[in-house]
Amino acid sequence: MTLPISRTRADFIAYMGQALEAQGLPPIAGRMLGLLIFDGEPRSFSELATELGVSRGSISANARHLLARGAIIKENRPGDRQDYFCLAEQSFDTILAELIARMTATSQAVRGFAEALPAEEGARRRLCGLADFYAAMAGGVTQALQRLSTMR
Amino acid sequence: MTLPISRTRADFIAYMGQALEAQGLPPIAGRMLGLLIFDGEPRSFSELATELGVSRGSISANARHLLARGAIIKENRPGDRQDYFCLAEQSFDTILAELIARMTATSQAVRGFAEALPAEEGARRRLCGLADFYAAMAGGVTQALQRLSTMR
DNA sequence: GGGAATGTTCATTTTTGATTGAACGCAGAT
DNA sequence: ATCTGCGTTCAATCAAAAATGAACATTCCC
Repeated sequence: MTLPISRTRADFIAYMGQALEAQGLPPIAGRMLGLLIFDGEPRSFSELATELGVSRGSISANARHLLARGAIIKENRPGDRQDYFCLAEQSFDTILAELIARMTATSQAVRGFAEALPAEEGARRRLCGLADFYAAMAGGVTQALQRLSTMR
Repeated sequence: MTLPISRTRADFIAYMGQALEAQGLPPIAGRMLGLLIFDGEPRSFSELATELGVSRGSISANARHLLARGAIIKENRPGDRQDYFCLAEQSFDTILAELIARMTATSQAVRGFAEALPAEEGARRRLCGLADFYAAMAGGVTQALQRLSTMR
């Protein structure tokens, strides 16, 4: 037996809020994304506020955040003063690209520390290992990204 | 010209504190890990407290956290009542394995939501896409993990 | 002009999480 | 027995982040 769609929708939105919070997004940003993913079509600023039951100030701040990240896009319609938001098509790719950038940066920073040490220091070897670790992760995620883009 | 090792060490520890904080660890846990990575050999409970300049309560809590994650191990020496901690050998692998587990769990959760929807719902297709996204990431990291283990 | 709708800003409040430090229990040493 | 060193616990404190809501600017409509 199937649950009513609206129930699944609400559960999904709540779940996304928590899942993305664990990845560093503010909770409301996660729920906004969840809503936009589920609905698939643009939602207006005030629809978001009323549906999520949060203040307009929060929508404003979180939308700015998500826009800056390239996760969503703002749409404006002639003759309608409202802002509409929808998922950026390459929303996921953007997120992955940022992840890769962060890991690469960490790898390089650690390698920088390692290279400030004399070759005979054991610490140097360990830090290089850590740098390799981050580099490998960046590589793995890069492959995931490629696999995803060929997938469609 | 080379900086004194102790300077690089301090900088590295501070950097790790911030880098791992961005990945969800408490700041002190990150610094503990940084210190143990740099030094490579076991450090005692009180050494950690005094060197990092934090309370014993913090060391206790964060060590418990890191132990639970499998990132460090506790060592006890006969005739010495102190606890010693050092990096778990497969510390990095463990972290990756957890990351994979989390992403796989998310993928499955999202697919669960998708499958609660009728086939004709557009949302179903979108949620499946999201599930694929997480699955692909898990796959990518899995490859990274394999690459790392063959590397040594 | 007045009024309604819209998004932003910012000071304030709320919430969340980390950290501290005192109290405690336990185990050896004296 | 008492004392000392060690790690844990937990209530209180502190700090950082997020959310709110009122004030504001702008635009459109009458």
